[in-house]
Amino acid sequence: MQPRYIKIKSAIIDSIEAGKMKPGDKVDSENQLAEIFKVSRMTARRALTELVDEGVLARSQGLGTFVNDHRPMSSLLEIRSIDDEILQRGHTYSNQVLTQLKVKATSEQGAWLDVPTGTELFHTCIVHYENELPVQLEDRLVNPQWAPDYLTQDFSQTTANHYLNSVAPLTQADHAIEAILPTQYVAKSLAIEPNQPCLQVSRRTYSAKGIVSYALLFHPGNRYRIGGHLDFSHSIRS
Amino acid sequence: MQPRYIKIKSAIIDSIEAGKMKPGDKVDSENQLAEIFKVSRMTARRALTELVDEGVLARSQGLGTFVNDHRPMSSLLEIRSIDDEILQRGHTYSNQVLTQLKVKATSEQGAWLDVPTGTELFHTCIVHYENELPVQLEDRLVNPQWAPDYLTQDFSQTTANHYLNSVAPLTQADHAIEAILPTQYVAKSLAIEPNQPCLQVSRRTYSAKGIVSYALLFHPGNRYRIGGHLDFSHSIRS
DNA sequence: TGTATGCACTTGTATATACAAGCTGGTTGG
DNA sequence: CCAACCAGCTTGTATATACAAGTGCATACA
Repeated sequence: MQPRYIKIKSAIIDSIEAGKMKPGDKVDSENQLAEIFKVSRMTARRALTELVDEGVLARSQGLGTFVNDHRPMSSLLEIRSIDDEILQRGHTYSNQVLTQLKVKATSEQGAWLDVPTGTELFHTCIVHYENELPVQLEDRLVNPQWAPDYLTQDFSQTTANHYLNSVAPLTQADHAIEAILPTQYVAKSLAIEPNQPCLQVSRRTYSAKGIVSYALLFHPGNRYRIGGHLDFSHSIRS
Repeated sequence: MQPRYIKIKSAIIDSIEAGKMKPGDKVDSENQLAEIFKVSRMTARRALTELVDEGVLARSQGLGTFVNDHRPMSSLLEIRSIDDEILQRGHTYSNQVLTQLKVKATSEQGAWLDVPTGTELFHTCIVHYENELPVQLEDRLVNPQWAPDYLTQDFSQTTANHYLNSVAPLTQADHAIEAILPTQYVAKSLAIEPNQPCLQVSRRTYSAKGIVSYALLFHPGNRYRIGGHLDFSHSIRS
């Protein structure tokens, strides 16, 4: 037997999907639902509360409960850590560290990490391979303040991503995805032709205290794509 | 004065962030919390329930409530409807319909929309302009079954995206993002050089009943990028 | 006319209580 | 020794009740 609050949720969702109620329409109040379904107000309330949590309804004190607008048609696209992704596909993962040293921030680099020009930064360039084929060049700048031991890590064992997340758990991130033509260095590192388009992901990660790292991730257009699957359905009938 | 269940939530989050409790650790039971904070079990329960909803804790009947693992370090990246995006930037949006007609599905197209080869489909090609500059070529196939009036729409008024979402609300979507070199047709439509890399987003959208549409969105690499900002912090102190 | 008060309705918070159902560990009986 | 059972913990569902607080409307008053 289904719990009663689930039945009420289903009934509300049904009447929305059947078109009986449109976005903006007022839903029966907690007391009305309680009477209609012969349950206590708290049980009716639970049904409404969960639908609000799921984004189906919206409430405001004193006014009532209303059918929500279609939630913004924004799709979410997942970007995962490269090694997890490759391993999950059942392929072999390996990498090669090209560069692992200290640098002094140029004005541009300083702006990215929000530090003064000339600040000492850590810089790594690592190529990631899927089945011996290069699929990502990771060009990363790290603020030593949040990850002082970054340079002494063995990145053949743990990825920069995982290490940084362990010492300074990320709280926010900025992303940008672009299509570019590779520089000579990028083309050589990824073993592609100079006129082969690349997918460039630039990612800036924040921990609680500040900007941890700025990474440029280059992917050969013919060997890599970013994918994702999304599910917006709100008919969760557990 | 803060509600009491908020105080309990804060206390739990604090002790997690202070390192007193690690992922996997057991949290005080509802009855224990009730006694500690001098509230009823239902109030303590509400604190736990909301933290479970937020992904901070996990519960199982008979066992107890536990601190959740750090949620998978997957980043989410937003893709919005092109016209909304342009308007929100304060720029002018316009478009031009290149193609709007019926076609018979090739075997490839049939596979994309999960219909037999030869099925009648709707096909549109629309160029979207930001400040008179082309930023997206939208090449879209639509299953007439879910949107029979698609061809008679005036897409200078409403975008395909918005129209489809109104007649067949989307419940799921697949995405793939790639960097490609444009075909001659794409380069001409977007007014770019043939060697200028393009960002290609292919998106397949589902409604409750089936696959509604398959779209290829081409963006000139030098005029468009996909961006997003994410926030993982779970210290939600409403 | 315009303002103020208060009532009726809504959601929000909080309590006390009851029983159902899942899990664990110990005790009991074969 | 092992299996069955049960007691005692946990979370899950459900009710009845109370008061607080936000909103809108109608009524009463100046």
